[in-house]
Amino acid sequence: MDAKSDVKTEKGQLQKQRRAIVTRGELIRSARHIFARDGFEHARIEDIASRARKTRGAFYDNFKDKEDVFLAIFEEDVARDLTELGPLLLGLPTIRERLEALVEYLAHLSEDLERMLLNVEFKLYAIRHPHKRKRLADLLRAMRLRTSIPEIGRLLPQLDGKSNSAKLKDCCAISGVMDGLALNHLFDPDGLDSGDLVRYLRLCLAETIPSDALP
Amino acid sequence: MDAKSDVKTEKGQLQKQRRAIVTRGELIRSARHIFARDGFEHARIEDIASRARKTRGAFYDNFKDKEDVFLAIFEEDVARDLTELGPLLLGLPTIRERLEALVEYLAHLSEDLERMLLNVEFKLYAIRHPHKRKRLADLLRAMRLRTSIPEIGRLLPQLDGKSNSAKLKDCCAISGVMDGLALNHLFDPDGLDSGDLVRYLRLCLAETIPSDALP
Amino acid sequence: MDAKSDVKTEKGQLQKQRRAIVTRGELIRSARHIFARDGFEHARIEDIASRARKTRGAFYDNFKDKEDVFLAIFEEDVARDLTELGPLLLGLPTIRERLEALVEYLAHLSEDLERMLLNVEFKLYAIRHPHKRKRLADLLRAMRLRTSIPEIGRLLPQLDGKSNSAKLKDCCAISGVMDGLALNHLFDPDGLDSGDLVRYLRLCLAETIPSDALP
Amino acid sequence: MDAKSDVKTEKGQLQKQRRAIVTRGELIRSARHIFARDGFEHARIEDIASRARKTRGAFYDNFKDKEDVFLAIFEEDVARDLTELGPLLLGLPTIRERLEALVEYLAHLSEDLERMLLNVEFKLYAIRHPHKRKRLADLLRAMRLRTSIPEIGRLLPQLDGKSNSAKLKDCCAISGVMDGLALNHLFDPDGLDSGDLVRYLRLCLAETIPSDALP
DNA sequence: AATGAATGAGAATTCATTCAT
DNA sequence: TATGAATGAATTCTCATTCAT
Repeated sequence: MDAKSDVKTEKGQLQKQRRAIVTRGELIRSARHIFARDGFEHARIEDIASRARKTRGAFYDNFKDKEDVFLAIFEEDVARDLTELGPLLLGLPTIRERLEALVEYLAHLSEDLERMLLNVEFKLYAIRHPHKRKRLADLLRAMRLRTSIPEIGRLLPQLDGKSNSAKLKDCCAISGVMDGLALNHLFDPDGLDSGDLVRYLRLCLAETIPSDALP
Repeated sequence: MDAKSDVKTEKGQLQKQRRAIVTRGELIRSARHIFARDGFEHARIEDIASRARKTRGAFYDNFKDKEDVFLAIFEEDVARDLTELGPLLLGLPTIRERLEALVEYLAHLSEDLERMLLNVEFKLYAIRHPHKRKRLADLLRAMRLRTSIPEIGRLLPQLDGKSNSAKLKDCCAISGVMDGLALNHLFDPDGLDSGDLVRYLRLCLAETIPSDALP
Repeated sequence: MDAKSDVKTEKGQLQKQRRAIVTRGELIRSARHIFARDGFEHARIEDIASRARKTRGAFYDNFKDKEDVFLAIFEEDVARDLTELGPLLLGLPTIRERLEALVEYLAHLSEDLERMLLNVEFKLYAIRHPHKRKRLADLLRAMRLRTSIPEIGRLLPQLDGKSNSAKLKDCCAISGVMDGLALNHLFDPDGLDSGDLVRYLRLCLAETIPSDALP
Repeated sequence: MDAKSDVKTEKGQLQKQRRAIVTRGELIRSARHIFARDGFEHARIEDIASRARKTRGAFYDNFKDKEDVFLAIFEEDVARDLTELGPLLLGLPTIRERLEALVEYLAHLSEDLERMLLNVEFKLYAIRHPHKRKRLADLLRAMRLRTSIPEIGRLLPQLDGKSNSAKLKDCCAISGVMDGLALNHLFDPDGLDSGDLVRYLRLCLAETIPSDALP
């Protein structure tokens, strides 16, 4: 093997790696859609693969099984929120702006109905798989403690009276409200339209993080 | 065939009918548990039947298919709320008491976690079966209009300013909050304990049906 | 339910049980053939089922999986030898006749090539599944200790000098010779024909149970 | 292209070829182990390749398919015996020594349990692939006729009374005894230990090639 | 020569549902 | 009414094999 062929080989390897990552990404993207549409149990690997213009075999090259993609999506979502939320809040000067940005972020999130359905699906899955439940709940909690909570704590000193545990409760409650409102909006869009969803969410947020706590 | 044997036969028929009703009830009871535990897709007819100490055959004598029991449970739940809530509210003299009773009823309901899981499961099911979605959403809405809403309307005249549509929105929102809080309590019982669940629910109810609306 | 219907029901149950047993028997019978023809790994449930004029579903009603039938066949075989060999030997008056009958039985057995292939298949399976190996080896050994060995011991007192362990060794060796001769006969029927098989077997038996040990 | 680069290229080609031969050898070595451990059907190309620290691709550069390596191993084994046995026997002066050396060789062979398992596996494979069976059986027979048999014939003139066909039968029978004893030793090592294996083999050899045939 | 992504055929297994009794 | 044997469709998952690099 001379240097040239080494380079050639290395290039080839790089391209392969890149392609592998792309494929994995496409499969995850596709899986998000299928899981949201059909639910975890009813989702077919075949559908996930073919929506990504791949075969079932390619799926199994990238994931151990259905659960594996499912949890990969969950972890990806948690990580994305983590990396988006921090800079977003820190980039703003006043506390009021920061709070408003958080509310905005959550309102925006709650309008991504695919994501909301996945959340419900994840939590049901965790509830029905007690072994994994704790690991998943801890994952989410760790993310909350690392980002939103400290931010809120630092940004809203007047909330510092609340213990970490109380802040976690708030997070859980807000998550709950978001999940539930989205679910019921999808169930009866005429009864609770997309605007209502955000309005009620703000209402509940205002209750949990009282606006009169602001200076 | 003499009269005697006729009587005997009639008695037998009655007993059979009674037994049939009992069996059906036991199967529904069992199905509630299995659906809540495993979800609609994952639930097995075999499990439902055997939990009721019956066989698959008995199941199919009572229900057309899996969806049939599932919807029967939903309808039963809706009907139960309908028959319980009316008398409960009307039986109380003052408006404050009535409102408090409603809140109490909802708080109590939200602690029946099996029921809450079933609610989530129903709504997901409806969302994923667009044909049936409308029928199911309408069923629930009809129930709301026939019971809680009029009651609230009559009982809480100061809310009459709200249009029927606004009241429906409130109902949907409250449902959502209940569903979501219960789901998240089950997902992370340490993060949001059962007491928190009721507390946050009251908080949201207070927001939606503002206490200062009370005399 | 009157007595008549009880009787009717009971009859029905009996018939069902009978049919179930028949089906199971047919499936085992079919499985013997397919396993001998294709080997454990290559054998397809589909082939086993359809040869018994049943569907794959019926197969899974009767057996947990492929391994389950496989071991059922093994146990059936061991049990059959156990029930056949005892009476056969005890029914004969002289020692020489008894020994000859044993040799005859083994010679006859070794001509059932399907059975011989299954034996090889079982032992390979056991060797490759260390967890089950001991259980299977013990099963066979227990059978040997309970039947042939005591018979031989009682019938051929002049062999009593041999310890139980030595007699087991003899059994294992004879099994080995039978397995190996049958395998090589099937591999090269021109090199070692079916008559040779029995002749060599007798030769080895004579060596292991020396004829001069006879009175 | 000057002479120098030609030389370089030639050197490269040679190295490549050498490497190719090495790789092939490593793959065969690995395949022996995997086939003996898992059997032909259950053996995975992936396992064979990775045990040789190669990838599946390298495997397919060296062999057409799974059957190809399998038969390559068989042929290699046959050839090895062929090249080892001749000189071994011819190198010894007396007939008794030669016979003893043959017995020794077989006894030693029968202790290579991996090889013994492969033998069983080959023969099963041949039995189950009738088209190839004859070719494989003939291969083995040709080897026997070319080496052991003539040698034995020449070396053991007192056996010359036996026809070639009878000698072949003896070979098949001895093969069978070896295969079967090894199989049963592996199946129940406590029942038939490794020493017993050799002892019984010698016993059977003595029977087939009677010691009283020796001068 | 070697790599490993991708394919696709093939098999196991599960379960809702039917039906004869 | 109730039973449970039997069916068969639907899916998951595994792997030998190909192929572009």
